[in-house]
Amino acid sequence: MSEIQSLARGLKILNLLAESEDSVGITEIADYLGMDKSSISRVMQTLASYGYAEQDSITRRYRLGPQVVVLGQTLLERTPLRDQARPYLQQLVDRTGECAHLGVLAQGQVLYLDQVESSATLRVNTRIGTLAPLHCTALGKALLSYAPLDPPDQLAAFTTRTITNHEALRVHLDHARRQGYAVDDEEYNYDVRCVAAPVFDHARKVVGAIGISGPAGRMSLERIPGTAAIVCEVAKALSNRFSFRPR
Amino acid sequence: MSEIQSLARGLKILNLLAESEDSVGITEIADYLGMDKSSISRVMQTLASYGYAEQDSITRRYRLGPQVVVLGQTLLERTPLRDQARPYLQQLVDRTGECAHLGVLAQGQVLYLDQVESSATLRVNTRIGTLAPLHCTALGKALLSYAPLDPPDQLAAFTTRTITNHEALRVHLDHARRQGYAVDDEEYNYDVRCVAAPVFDHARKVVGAIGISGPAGRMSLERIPGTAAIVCEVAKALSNRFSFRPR
DNA sequence: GGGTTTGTTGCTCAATATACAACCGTGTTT
DNA sequence: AAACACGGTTGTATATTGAGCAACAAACCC
Repeated sequence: MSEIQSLARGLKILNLLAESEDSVGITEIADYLGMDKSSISRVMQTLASYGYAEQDSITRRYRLGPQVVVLGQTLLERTPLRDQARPYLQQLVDRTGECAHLGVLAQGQVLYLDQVESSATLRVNTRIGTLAPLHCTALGKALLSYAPLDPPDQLAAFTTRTITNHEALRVHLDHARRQGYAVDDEEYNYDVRCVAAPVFDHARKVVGAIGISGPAGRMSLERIPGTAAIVCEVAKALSNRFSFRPR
Repeated sequence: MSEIQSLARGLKILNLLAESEDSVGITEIADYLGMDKSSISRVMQTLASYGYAEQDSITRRYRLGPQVVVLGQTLLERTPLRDQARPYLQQLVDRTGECAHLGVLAQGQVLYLDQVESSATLRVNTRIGTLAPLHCTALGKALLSYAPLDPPDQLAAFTTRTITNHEALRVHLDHARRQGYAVDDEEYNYDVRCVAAPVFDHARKVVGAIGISGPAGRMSLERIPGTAAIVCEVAKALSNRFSFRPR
């Protein structure tokens, strides 16, 4: 598969700008890509002229430009799953008291498309637009358990509980598939447990997953089966909106 | 100013994908850019491999990819003005009963960065991430009245009330600057009136504008001065958060 | 004020993106 | 049902174009 190099460079730079907390200088980018700064300078001028990057008027360094907001919001608003899922996320929050999330598969990761916050003082907050690994999040595992997709080669460890062994993950996913929901037991963040279930469309294809996240104290292991039942029920109701028919 | 053509092509295509309601075929894109479809095919593969575009598995047509959401949300969350403005927008809604918006200058247009909805049954709803012209929106005119920026060459007409004459616009903006707020009197959408005021930073530079929008019935011309006073007051309060000092 | 760092511009040459054409898979038409 | 039309993908040669070098400009820091 041939790719347009100069376009790829531009996109890589956009990703870099997104990953960098602060603005980025042209020399840093050149080092990062192993290119000359003059080349990068021209790339940045192009990105800037289309609004994808923006140059700070005093520091002359670059950051993301407003056009990425235009694109991002356009796609968000255009995703039917998001609108459809909203009331079901709300239902999850009402019935469990924990924050609810909607995630989809994107680039081999989970992309958080929506969140409904709970009213609890201590609560889990995951920004919309965040990417997270598949193998250690409840949403990710829910997606993985039904998606025709191989888990990534390297299973990075985030806590001591993260599953880093491929065989163990396979067994874990099989189990999740059989029970209809996936659990993240402090595998990504300490003190956070999550439960999620997949959402299917009319063709029995996974289109996303919804789930809840809460502090480990409230989300005790004994409470998991009960909340999991709620998550499964709501996920099924959402699937039905896509005329999903279980076999 | 030299620009990287192949990168520019890719960005143009992203813009096209955003503008098209539905997914777009490769041939359409090729026609649009006056290029061969084989070239576009490769461009799309590149965009897709970085998650900026996505190919529909059945129709094989393209739409925006998840990565644009990642970038967009990243920038939104990173914009301090947005966090700062939130409570002030809320205050506008509470005190006027109309929807409140935050806008910034982007690419010679107004970019809507945030919205707080009112509880009225009939209300104005402008999506976050929308771009609108400067010369016929209250936010746009508020920005224009203080920004060191020329209005666009062509002043497009959206209603019969849109100001399409440069000299008339200059006079109008002078007036807006003197009174401290700008009004859109059904100049962009029929039955919608808006009032907005600029927000300044410590260097007395315009960083954005906040305002309210409502149906022409409730937003009667007699009511405008009263609501404008509120908008100005709140905008000033927000400016103060940026240690703005009036001269 | 000189030295250092950072971003921009001119210019040349080789890499690379483009168009042509052939190919392949779908859906449509008669 | 077979042929056809349509849309997307791949191979390849050539000419465009973008990369690097080097000089330049501007800001920053001792």
